[in-house]
Amino acid sequence: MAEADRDQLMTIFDRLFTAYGPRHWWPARTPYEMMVGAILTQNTAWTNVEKAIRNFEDQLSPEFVAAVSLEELAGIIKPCGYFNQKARHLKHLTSWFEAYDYDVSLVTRVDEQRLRQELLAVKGVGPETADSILLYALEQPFFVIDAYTRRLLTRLGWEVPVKYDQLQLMMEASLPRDTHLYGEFHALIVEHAKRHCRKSPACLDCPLEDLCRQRLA
DNA sequence: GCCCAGGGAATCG
DNA sequence: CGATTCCATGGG
Repeated sequence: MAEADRDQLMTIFDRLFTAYGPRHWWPARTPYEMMVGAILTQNTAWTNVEKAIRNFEDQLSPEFVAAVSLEELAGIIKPCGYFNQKARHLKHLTSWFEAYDYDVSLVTRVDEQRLRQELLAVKGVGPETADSILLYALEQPFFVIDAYTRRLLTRLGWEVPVKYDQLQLMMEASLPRDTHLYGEFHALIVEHAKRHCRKSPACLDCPLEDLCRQRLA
């Protein structure tokens, strides 16, 4: 059955890639900016994150975030919502990064499973954010699970585990362990969700229409 | 005015 | 453990 899962997943990947093309994720100039974006985008529209990042005005660096006051930081990221919490979370994440001298090449020397545990220990970093950082900033093969992934698999008629780690395990067991594939796949799922099936049941030109067993979720 | 967006922590049973 | 509740802005 794992083989059938793999075939269907690769079919979906091919359909989405053909429909939407390479996504060039994550949209960020540096790995640190990517990490910041991962915190800021939590339960928040990306357009608001762009406004928040723009407010840094070329000052977005770990040194700046470490030095700036909590109040000022909250003011800068205001457009992305939850700014008081997220300001604290950015400080915590930056403290973690500081232990590696703000150097990604030093971070990636550490065992990847240990890195995941370290990230999960940072306040404001849950499984999805940790895996996003691992995948897109640190280029480690962790498949990112989100609400869109769950909805897509549910529509395909899959039995989707409730627990994050269990679903991630299922996906990683069904796919070749490939950082680029994971990154492209997750980005395609998000792109697909933005374009289709957000509202029921009108799914015009949906590249997965014939595969859906459930109309909506 | 209502709904939701690329979640996660704190609290409570 | 699972289930609530809170966090907050901007666009449709």
